[in-house]
Amino acid sequence: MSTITNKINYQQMDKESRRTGNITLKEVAEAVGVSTMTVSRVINNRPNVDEKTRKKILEAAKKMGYTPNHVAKSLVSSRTYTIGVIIPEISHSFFPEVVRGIEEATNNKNYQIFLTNTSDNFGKEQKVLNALRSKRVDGILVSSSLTTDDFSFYKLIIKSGLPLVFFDRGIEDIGASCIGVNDKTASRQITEHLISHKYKRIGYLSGPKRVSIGKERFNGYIEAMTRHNLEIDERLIIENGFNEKCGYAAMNELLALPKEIWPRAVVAVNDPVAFGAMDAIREAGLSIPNDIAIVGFTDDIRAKLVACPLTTVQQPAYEVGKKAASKLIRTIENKDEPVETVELITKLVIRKSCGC
Amino acid sequence: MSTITNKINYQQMDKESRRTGNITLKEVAEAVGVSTMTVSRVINNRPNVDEKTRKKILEAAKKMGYTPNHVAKSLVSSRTYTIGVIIPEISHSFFPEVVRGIEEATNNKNYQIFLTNTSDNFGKEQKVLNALRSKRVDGILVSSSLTTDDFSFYKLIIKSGLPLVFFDRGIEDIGASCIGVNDKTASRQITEHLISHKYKRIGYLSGPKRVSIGKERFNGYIEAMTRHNLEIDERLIIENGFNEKCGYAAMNELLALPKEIWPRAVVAVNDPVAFGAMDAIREAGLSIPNDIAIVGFTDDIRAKLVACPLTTVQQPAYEVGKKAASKLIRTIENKDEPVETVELITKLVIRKSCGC
DNA sequence: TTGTACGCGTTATCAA
DNA sequence: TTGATAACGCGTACAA
Repeated sequence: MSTITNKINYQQMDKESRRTGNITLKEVAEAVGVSTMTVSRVINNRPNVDEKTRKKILEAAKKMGYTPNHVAKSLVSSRTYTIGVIIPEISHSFFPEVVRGIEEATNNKNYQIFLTNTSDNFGKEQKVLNALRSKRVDGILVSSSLTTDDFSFYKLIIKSGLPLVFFDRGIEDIGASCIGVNDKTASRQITEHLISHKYKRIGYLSGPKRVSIGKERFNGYIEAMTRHNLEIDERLIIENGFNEKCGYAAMNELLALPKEIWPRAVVAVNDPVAFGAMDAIREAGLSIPNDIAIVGFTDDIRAKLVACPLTTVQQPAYEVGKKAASKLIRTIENKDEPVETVELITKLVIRKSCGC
Repeated sequence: MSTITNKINYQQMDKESRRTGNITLKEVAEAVGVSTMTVSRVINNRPNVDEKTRKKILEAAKKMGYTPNHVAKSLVSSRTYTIGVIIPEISHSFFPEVVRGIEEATNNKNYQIFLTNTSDNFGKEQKVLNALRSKRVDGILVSSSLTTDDFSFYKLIIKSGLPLVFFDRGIEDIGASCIGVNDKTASRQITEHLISHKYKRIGYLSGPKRVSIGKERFNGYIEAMTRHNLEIDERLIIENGFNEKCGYAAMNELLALPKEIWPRAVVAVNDPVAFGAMDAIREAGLSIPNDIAIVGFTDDIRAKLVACPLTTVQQPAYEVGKKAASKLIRTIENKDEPVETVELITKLVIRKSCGC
C-alpha cells in the first residue's frame, strides 16, 4: 500500500452519525455569557481571570460535562502526547512485561500508547508505521521483525525526524537509539557454561542474524567456542525464526543429520525456540539433558516449570520497556538528546536442562 | 483529578520544537500549482480529477513524502479510528491473548488501539478513561478492575453516548454490552467434578463479587453445592482479588482455620489465584491433591506445567477479544446495534490437581 | 480582566 | 474539472 493513499472514507458518514454530543469551549462560553478565551483560560488554569467568573465557568463546565478536545489541541500544537509501540509477538511473555515497563514510563508523563502486534510480519509492520505517522504520534518504540534486508524504510522514517527508539530487536548503525541487553556476553557465558560440562559438539539454534539480538547472541556463541578451541560445525548451526514452531523445526533439522554428528548440547537463541526444540527432542525419544542438553535465553515464565527446567538467561524485560520509553520521551522533548545503544545486564539462571 | 482540568502545558513548547517537518496538502498544491481541494481529491481517490493533474499530484506527493494528517481529518469528521482498551493486568496471560484477538478485529478495519494496563487500580482506570475521552476515541473496550461500588462513573460515560463494551469483567445492567464466557455453568461443572471425587468440604477462593465473573463463578459454585446437598460453610469462602498474591493470602486464611474444619478441596476463581493458593498449600507442608485438591479457571499457560498440573476451565481468550472488538466496532458504526451479553463456551480441562 | 482575529490541516459545499 | 470559502475546537498574539 502506498504511503499517500487514504483508506478511510469519511464520505460514508452522514451528519447524523457524526454528531458526537461533546461539549465545546464555545458552548460553555455561551452558557456563562463570556468569550471562549476566558473559558479556555479557566480550563487550563491560567492567570488573569476574575475569581467569580472562574467559579461560574468551572461550575458550568462540570455541569455540562465538558471534556477538552485533544484532537483540536493536537492540531494546533503538533503534539499528540501519543506514542506508537510495535511488538513482534504479544504471546511471547517477554513482551507483555516490556509493555508493562513502557506503560510505567509513559503514564507518568501523560502519554498514551498505540499498541500493535505484528505477528512477525514485516508487511504489517510497515503498514502500521504509516498509520502511526498519519496519526502523528510523537514518537515510536519498536522491536522489529526483520524478515527483510531492506532498511530503507526505517532510514526514511528516522531521517524524517520522527523520534524512534528500538528495543530488544533493533537495526544497528541507522541513527536510532536501541535499548537491549548484553546479548553477546550473556550468550557467550551460557555457552561457556555448557562447555564447562565437557560437551564438545554444541549446536546453535539461531534467529535471523540481521536482527541485533540474532547477530549478537550468535556471536557470543561463536566467541565461546573459539575461546575454548572447540570445532564450529556449520551443519550444527540452524537459522530460523524466534518462536516455538521455529525452534521445533530447527531442532528436527538437526535430528535429521546422521546420528554420528548430532550435537551433544544445543544453545537456543531464546526460550520459545528452546521449548520448541525440547518438544522435538522428546518426540524423537531422546532425553534432556542426558542425550541432548539445551539452554535458552529470556527466562520465560514457563522456563522453571517445564519437565526439565530450562537453564537460561534472565532478561530484565520490565526495565527494557521502561528505559526505552524514557529514552524516547527524552528524545521527543529534548532537541539534542543523543543517540545511544544501551545494554542492560542479564543474569544466568542455572537449572537442569544443561546437565547440572 | 477533575474531568475538566488539563494537565498538559502546551505553552512550554517554543515554535522551534513544534515544527514537525510534515508536508501538508497546501504545500503539495503549491508545488504543483493547483488548489488544496484538487490535491485532497487525488489523495482520497475521488472522481472528477483530470488524469494528467492526478498523475502530477501523485508524483509530487510521493516525492515530497506527503503523509495525510489524521489529526486534522479527525477534527473535521469527529472520528479518530481509535479505540481505547483497558485491561487490569497485562501479566496475566489471559489478557495478552485477548489483546491479540482485539487486534485481529481492529486492524482489519483500520482502527488503532490505545492500550492501558491499570494494575487493578480503579483510580488509574478512571484517569485513563478521562484521557481517552479527551483523545476522542471512537469507543472503549474495558475489563474493569472494580475495586469500588461506585458505578456512576461508568453510567455517565455510557449515557454520554460513547460506545463501550465490557469483556471478561463487566458491570451488569448498566446499558453496555459484555462479552464473556459461560462463567456460572463452567464454575458449577468444575465444582461438580470435584464433588464427583467424593469431597464434601469444598472451599471457595472468590474474586470481588461485584464484578461479573466474580459473581457468576461464585454462583456456579453455590449451585453445585446446593444441587448435591453439600453444606456451604461460610468460613470456607474467602473473598479477595484476582491475582497470585491474593490467592496466596486467601489460602493462608483458610489454613489458619482449625484443622478440623479445613476444606478437603478448593475451587479458585481463576488460575493465578489457584497458583498462589498452591504455593500456600505447599508451604504448609501439605500435598496436592492428597491433602487438599484444587481447581482453577482460565487455563493459564502455566496450568499444565506446574508441579501438580492444574485442572481448570479453558477460556477462549482470543475469541473473547475478537468478539468484543467486533461488537464495539459495530456499535460505533451502526446507530442501532443492540446491547447484548454474549457468553462464549468454555471447556473443562481435567489434569491432576483435582485428584484424577 | 476580557475579547477579537487568525491559524493549525483537512474536507463539504457550492460556485465557476 | 477546478477552486474559494467555511467549518471542525482550540490557543496564541494582540487589542481593548
